[in-house]
Amino acid sequence: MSRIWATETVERIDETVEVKGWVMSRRDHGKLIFIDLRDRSGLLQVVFKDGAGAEGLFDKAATLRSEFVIAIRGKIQKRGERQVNPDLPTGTVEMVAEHLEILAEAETPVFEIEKAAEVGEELRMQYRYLDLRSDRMRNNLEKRHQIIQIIRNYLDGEKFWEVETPHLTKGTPEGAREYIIPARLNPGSYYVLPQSPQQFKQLLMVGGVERYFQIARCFRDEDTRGDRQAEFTQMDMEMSFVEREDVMAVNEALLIKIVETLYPEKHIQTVPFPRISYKEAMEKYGSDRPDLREDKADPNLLAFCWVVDFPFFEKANKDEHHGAVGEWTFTHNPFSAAIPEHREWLQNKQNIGDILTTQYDIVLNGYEIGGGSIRNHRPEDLRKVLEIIGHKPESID
RNA sequence: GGGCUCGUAGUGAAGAGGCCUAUCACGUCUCCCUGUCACGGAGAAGAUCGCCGGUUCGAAUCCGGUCGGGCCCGCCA
Repeated sequence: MSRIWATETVERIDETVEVKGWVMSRRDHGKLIFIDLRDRSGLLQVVFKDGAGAEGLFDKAATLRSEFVIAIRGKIQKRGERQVNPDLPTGTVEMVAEHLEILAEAETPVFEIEKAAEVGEELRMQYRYLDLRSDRMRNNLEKRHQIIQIIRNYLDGEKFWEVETPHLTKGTPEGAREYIIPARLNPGSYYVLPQSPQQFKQLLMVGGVERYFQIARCFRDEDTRGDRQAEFTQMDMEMSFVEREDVMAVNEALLIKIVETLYPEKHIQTVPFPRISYKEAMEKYGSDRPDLREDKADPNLLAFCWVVDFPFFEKANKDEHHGAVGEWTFTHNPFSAAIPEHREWLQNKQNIGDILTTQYDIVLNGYEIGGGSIRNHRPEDLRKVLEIIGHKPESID
């Protein structure tokens, strides 16, 4: 007989089946013991009755403790009308135990699984295997998996190819600080972990792949912040022969599909997503990641918006970040294209502060969740950008 | 690199000079209980208040140091 999931028992009434999992709670009524068994699918109530089942079964059940790993065989029966628990997916059924095997005993958990959310993060990390047993973490992992499946299916349908790019690579001079790894074969030299697959995906475009995506791990050796981590995963993509609007359309459709498929209880405030210029966002909301929700108390409201028309350049200030050496520096990155209407300004190096970039961000409820741009494929424009940020023309090549 | 905070039973919190022999909830242990589902009832154990030093008649409480955690600024193409 093969083992079934806890939640599959609702379709197996009057059958004798086997379930395996963890003891979530034991309710001992003297001559009646209830065990809540938890597996990846959910919970199942198991009943042990004194005098019923195999020899010694009831006494064995009395020894069960939280987080023991067990296998139980028994008959699935419908609960009596007054015993139904409407809060449980399996609340209409229960298993009457006939056989119990303890696969592994467990020490008393350092924290209660159901209360993991209240426990300090450090302790949860130290006992990660306990934390992972919580509903919250299981749901997070499941949702993450499902989102990735939707991305893969959707982009496959849009003719994208999924390509894995290297992690052991060479440093790039721009951007976030990179992690370095000593190279055993070349003492004194180092590999660098990519802060994003940027270089590689552009190679793929030049190489004719045309549409690429990757569930990409990125590494940034910067100080952490509440919403920022040293390593994280992003959905990374690149398309050839398209305009900014084409890329935005693919991503907007993908985001809507994810919400509609996995979060049917959520409501997207405005479709198509509103587009707001950087200037308007700063003037009306005082932020380049505006929270457009009409009711911020509604937990099911999703207000997506695109922020576009960022200025390409800004006056370089005292902290000289981005490696700027002159009067001007770039706001996002130097490899984006200016919007078509401003190419001439770029070529003439006029109205520098007014030149807009094709860079765009996607914002959800006040959080920046992604962004991109049209890359600049014109060498003469790239030269001008580098000149504007202070590189001497003869040093550029 | 800078700033601000918090360390008290297994967990989460309360206590802010003497009321502390340190309180509460959950968890743990023992006994009772045939319908619970965060079961219930009765009882019990469990903390040198992060560590070191100082002030004081007296320190969980005030001061200094130290270690550990968290948050923020810088930084994050």
